[in-house]
Amino acid sequence: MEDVAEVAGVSRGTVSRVLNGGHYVSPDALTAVQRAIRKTGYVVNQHARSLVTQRSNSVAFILSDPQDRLFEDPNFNILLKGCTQALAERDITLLLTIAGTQEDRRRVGRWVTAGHVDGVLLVSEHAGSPLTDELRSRGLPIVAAGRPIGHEREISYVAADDRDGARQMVNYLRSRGRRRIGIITGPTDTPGGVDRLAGYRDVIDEPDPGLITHGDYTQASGERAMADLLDRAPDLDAVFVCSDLMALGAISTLHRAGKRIPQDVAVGGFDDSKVAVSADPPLTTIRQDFTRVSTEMVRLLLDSIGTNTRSAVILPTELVIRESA
Amino acid sequence: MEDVAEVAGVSRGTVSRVLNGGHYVSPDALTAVQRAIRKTGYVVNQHARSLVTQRSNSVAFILSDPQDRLFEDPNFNILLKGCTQALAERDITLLLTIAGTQEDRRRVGRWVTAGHVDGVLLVSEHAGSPLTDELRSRGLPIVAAGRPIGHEREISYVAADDRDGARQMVNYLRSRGRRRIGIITGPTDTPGGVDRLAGYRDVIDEPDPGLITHGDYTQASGERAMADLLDRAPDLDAVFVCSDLMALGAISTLHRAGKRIPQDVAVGGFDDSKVAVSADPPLTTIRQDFTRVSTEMVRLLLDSIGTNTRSAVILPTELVIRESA
DNA sequence: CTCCTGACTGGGAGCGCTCACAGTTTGTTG
DNA sequence: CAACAAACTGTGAGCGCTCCCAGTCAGGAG
Repeated sequence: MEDVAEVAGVSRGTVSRVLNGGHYVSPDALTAVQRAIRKTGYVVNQHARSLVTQRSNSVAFILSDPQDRLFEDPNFNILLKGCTQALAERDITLLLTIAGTQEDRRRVGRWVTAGHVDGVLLVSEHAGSPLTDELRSRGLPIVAAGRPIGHEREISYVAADDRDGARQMVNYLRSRGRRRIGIITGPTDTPGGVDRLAGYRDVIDEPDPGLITHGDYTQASGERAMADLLDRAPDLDAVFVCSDLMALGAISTLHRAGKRIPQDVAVGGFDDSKVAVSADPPLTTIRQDFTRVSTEMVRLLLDSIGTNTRSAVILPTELVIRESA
Repeated sequence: MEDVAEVAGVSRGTVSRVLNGGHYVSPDALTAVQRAIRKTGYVVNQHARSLVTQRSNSVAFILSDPQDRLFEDPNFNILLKGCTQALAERDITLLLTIAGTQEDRRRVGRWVTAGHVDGVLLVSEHAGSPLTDELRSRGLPIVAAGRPIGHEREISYVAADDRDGARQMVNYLRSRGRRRIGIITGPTDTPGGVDRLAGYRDVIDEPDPGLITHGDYTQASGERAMADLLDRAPDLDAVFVCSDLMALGAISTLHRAGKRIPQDVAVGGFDDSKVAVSADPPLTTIRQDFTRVSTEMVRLLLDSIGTNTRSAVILPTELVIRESA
């Protein structure tokens, strides 16, 4: 930096000012410094800068899932990619962290609060993750993906409108004349599990308990849950499966049971992921835009880093009609 | 740190020594400092440390793919997850970076060489990525995933034995009596595209050009390539598809063409990814262990950060027999 | 007893920045 | 024309560490 200053014929202070927005710098000095920077190939030392500003210009992307299952989830991939890109645009570094085990979480908790990052993007499958409290207690800005059950008033989050999406799907199935509509939910400790079921209940009052069953978002669990449902309610004429991946499983169970889709049983999914299109038949589903979720998360986080505010963003979901229902 | 020193009744220097291995520290001082650290909740400021040591204790994971296609690739996910975990074990931070566009690459090149990271894990689909030269010229330790075509002697890499895997598959197909064996390769500017074809040629001398076609690792390209192959060589009795995802596409084309698998056409894949098991019929394929690749990459990188050595690791591949062949 | 060596300790210097402050110049106002 | 504000510039201090060097102290060799 001293070199740049010398080449440009100014002082360190002026170079620093140029680097930080160029306020209170004369046009002459500005161009001289810019030229000197190019000539010397100078690039700031982020560590030195962080040392004095107490800001690291980086955020952590923390994946806190006991099973590490999320890494196989296409939604997660879109989220990660979206965040990476949104942050890169603002010259902020993304530190990727996995905190699967209890010990991981402790380590990450310490690490994060050591000032290594300015904020946290938290992606965790289950509610009440111990990390949430840990991070919150340090006053570090956090934005969660999905509604953080039990912490809605405490930490910011961005979520798709699960409940409304479910309502849309069930309403649609009803509008097509289906009367015995089953549901395969996600885990009941995830917002997707809870809220989509709530949406189902919003439309169908006093639903037959035999029409409700649970999966864990995996294809295999969809197969099992569908078999279970078929067992308990052989007369069902539609099923709302709360993830596309599970819907794939449900479809194969239905095929095996000799049911035609959608003639005998209509199938609705959730996510509108890649697989929905290539399913057989192509899946009618609810779209949630994870790219949008990621950009909103980044926006929220950067906002709250400056201002320390808290807010929630609920993004709309949309019915996508294909052939399965 | 000064606080810790005071609480422990020693000097900054001694605290620093404890923090960095505890050499030349008396047992009394050691325990006193450790207690003081716990009591004060002290944690080192990585920026200050990096400022003086010129080491950041972090490495960049650079995804350099024009199409961003890799983010949808299950192999890539395993790689990323493996690297994250392997690095976390050694308390090294992983910075995730996407360098899709030319401008991205320029930005990343500058950023990386500014001393933000101690090394680079490079994952790029195509050979001759301009980033490779850029990074290499700065003398930064790099380890690539897959053989970096044209740079084999210059940068370290970890790769599965593509060529041998292909040989195993084609040999197996031959051993089952198949004589008209087609191949759907990956892009010809990727090591997987080149080397697996080479393996095929190793086994089949003077192959019928009509039996060779290319895809781009996507499912859709597998469908197209299979149709193309069926067109040019209606009598083929086996096909080696150079990725499981493409194999899925090939299978659906074969189904549509009324071919039975494996009776009419045997299908072999490559990767042994998740989808191989759930394919219909389950896919005979070549396993490459990406978790192993990632741990080897991390090992190689950390070695070369200290020593500045270069090396290559080729990991064995293995035939996994299921029902499609 | 002197000398040396090795274990250990404290403190100054400095890593490369930003920030606050004092100082200079220019333009504007009463 | 004095007084003042606004635009701009340079410099010292200090962010929290590590490294180096000078020093102390014990124990063993000569």
